[in-house]
Amino acid sequence: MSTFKYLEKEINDIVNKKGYETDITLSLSNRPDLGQFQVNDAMKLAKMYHKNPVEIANDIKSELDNNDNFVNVNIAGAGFINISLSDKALINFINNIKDDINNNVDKVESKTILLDYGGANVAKALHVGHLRSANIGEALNRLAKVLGVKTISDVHLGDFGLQAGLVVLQMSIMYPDLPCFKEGYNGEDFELPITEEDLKVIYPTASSRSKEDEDFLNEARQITYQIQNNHIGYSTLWNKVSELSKKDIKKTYDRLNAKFDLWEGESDSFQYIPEVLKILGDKGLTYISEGATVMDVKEDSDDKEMPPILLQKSDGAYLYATTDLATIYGRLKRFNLDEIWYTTDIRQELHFTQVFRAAYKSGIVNDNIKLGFYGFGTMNGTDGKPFKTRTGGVMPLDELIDLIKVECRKRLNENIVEEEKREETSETIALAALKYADLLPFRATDYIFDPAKFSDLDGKTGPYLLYSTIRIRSLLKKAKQEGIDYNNFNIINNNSDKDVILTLLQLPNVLNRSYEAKSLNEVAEYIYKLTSTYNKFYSENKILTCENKDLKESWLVLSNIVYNTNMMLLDIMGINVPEKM
RNA sequence: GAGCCGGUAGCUCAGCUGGAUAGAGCAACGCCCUUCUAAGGCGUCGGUCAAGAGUUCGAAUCCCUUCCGGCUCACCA
Repeated sequence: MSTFKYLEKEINDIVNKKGYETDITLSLSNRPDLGQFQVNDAMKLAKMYHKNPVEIANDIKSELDNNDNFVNVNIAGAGFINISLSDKALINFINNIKDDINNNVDKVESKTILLDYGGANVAKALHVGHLRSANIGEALNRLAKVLGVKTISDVHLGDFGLQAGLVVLQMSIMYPDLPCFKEGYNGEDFELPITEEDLKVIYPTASSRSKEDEDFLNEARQITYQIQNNHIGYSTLWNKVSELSKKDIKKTYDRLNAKFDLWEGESDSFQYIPEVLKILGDKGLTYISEGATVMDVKEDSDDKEMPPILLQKSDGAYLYATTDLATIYGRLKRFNLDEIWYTTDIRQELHFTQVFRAAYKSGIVNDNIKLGFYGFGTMNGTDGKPFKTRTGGVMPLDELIDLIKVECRKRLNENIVEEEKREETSETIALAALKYADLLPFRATDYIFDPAKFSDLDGKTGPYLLYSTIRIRSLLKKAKQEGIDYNNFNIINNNSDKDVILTLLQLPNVLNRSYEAKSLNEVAEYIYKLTSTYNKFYSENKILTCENKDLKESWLVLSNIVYNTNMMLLDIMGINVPEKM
C-alpha cells in the first residue's frame, strides 16, 4: 500500500472510531497557506448526523493531534480540516520508495483485459486519424500493466471491408495477367508485382473512382463479397496485399512505440461468423428486413431510439457489426478474459453500443464480462471540420513525424549530441513531442489537428520532459563518477525539496484515477508537475557542491526517485528517452 | 426529428463523484548562465467559467430552459 493511501486510511480509521461511518478523502489542499492536505468530509458528516460541522472537525482534529504523522492540524471556515505531514512522515515515505518506486503504486484488482486499438486499414497508409488510437490504446495498455493487470493487445486491422474489393478490382485493371485472375486458378503461388509505395496509390485511385463510377463500385462490392466467401483467386491476392501492407503498417506503429501482442484483423473473425449467426438465428433474435439480416437491440428501458443492428447485407456480404461480434466470440473462445476495451473515435459509440447489446442479449458474452468502449474525441482540422478518414488526401502519419523531426533536428545541441546519434535523437524527441501533445488533452474531448501544435518544443511538452529527465540522469552519473554514495534520505532542507516530496506522494492517486477514467491526461499533467517542481528545486540548490554530506546524500536520493518516476511515467506514455540531447 | 459531446484567459487546454482565493502551457513584457545540460528557473499582464433561472451553508462542477458549435442515427468502416 502506498504511503498516501496508508495515511488516508489512518485518518479514516480515526473518523470511524469517532463513530462516523464514512469513507473520507484526503486531497491536496487548495489553500497551501493553511496546510498541505485537506479533508472536507466534516460538512457531509454534519448533514448525516445533524451536528455542527466545526464540532465534528474539532473532534477529529483532537485525534489527529496525537498522531505523529500529522502536524499543524487546523480547522477553518465551514469545517475544513487542514492537515500537514510531519517531516518524519515525509522522510519515512522517501526511504520507503527509494529502492523501488513500485512501493509508490497501488495495484488494482488483478484481471485479464484485451485491448483493441490501432485499427489501421490494410492497403492504406496510416494517417493522422490513427494517431490517437495508437497512443491512447498503447498507454492504457502500459498503465494497466503497471497497475498489475494482465493485458493482451490486438491491432484489429481493417482488412475485410469494401477496400478489399476496391484494391483487388483496381489491380485486375492494372495487372490483368496475374495468375489469380485467370480461369482455373487453383491457388498456386505468384509474385506480387507491386511495392508498398504502389499500394499507397492503388487504394486512393480506386476509392475516388468508386465515388463517380457506380458500376465500378458495384463490381468492387461483388468482389468484396467473393473475398469474404473465399473466392480463391481474389482471396489469395488480397492475402498477399495484406501481408505487404502489414509490413508497412508495422513500421509506423514501431515508430509510435505501439506494440501489439496480436496482429489480427477483421478477417480473422470470418471463421466464427457462421457460428455466431447460427446462435443468433437459433435464439430467434434475427430477422430479415428489406432483404438484410438484422437484430433488434432496443431494450425495454430505452426511451430513446435504438436502431437494429445490421448483420448481413441484402447482397449477402457481412458488415463491421458482424465481424466485431464474431471477433468478440472468437476472443472469448480463445482467451479467459474479464474485460475487453475498445479505443476508437467516439463517433463509433452507437455502433459499439449495438454490438455490445447484441453480444449480451445473445449470450455470446456473459454478464460478468465487461465490454468497454472508451472513445476519443474526433480529429478535426484547424477549420474545425471533422477530419475525413476515407476521402484520401490527408497527411500520412509518417509525414507528420518527419515534419516534427526536422524542427527537433534544428534545435539539437551539437556540442552535446555526437554526430552519429543526431538522426536517432531527433526522431526520439519528435515522437516525444507528438505523443505527449496527443495524450495531454482529456481522451473524449474533440481534437484539433494542427501540425504546429506538435512542433511546439517549449513549455509543457515532451522535449521538456526528456531534457529534464536526462539532466537528472547526468547529475546522478556525475555523482557516481565522483564516488558519491547515496543511500539514505535524512533531511528536508527547504520548501523546494519538500514540494518535490509532496508531489511524489500524489503519484498513486494519479495512476488510479487515470486508469478509472481511461484517459492519460492526468498522468501527462502530473509528470509535468513533478518535473517542473523538481526543476525549481534543481535551480535553487547546487546538489553536487553542497557541503553538508547528509543533505547532499538526501538530495541525490530524491533526485534518483524523481528520475525513476519520470522514466516509469514516460514509459507508460510510450515515450522513449535518448541518451543525451 | 431523436440522441451524444462540447462552449473556462488573446490561443490551446486542465479542473466537472459540489468545497475555501478558477489553474497550466503558449503568446506579450521584464529578470537570472565564470559554477551539476538555459530545450532551464523567477516574475508581470491576462477571467461577468456562453446566457438565464433553480437546488444549498457553498455551484465552473448538479437540475431545468435558451443560444452557439460538432458528431451520430440500416446495407461504408
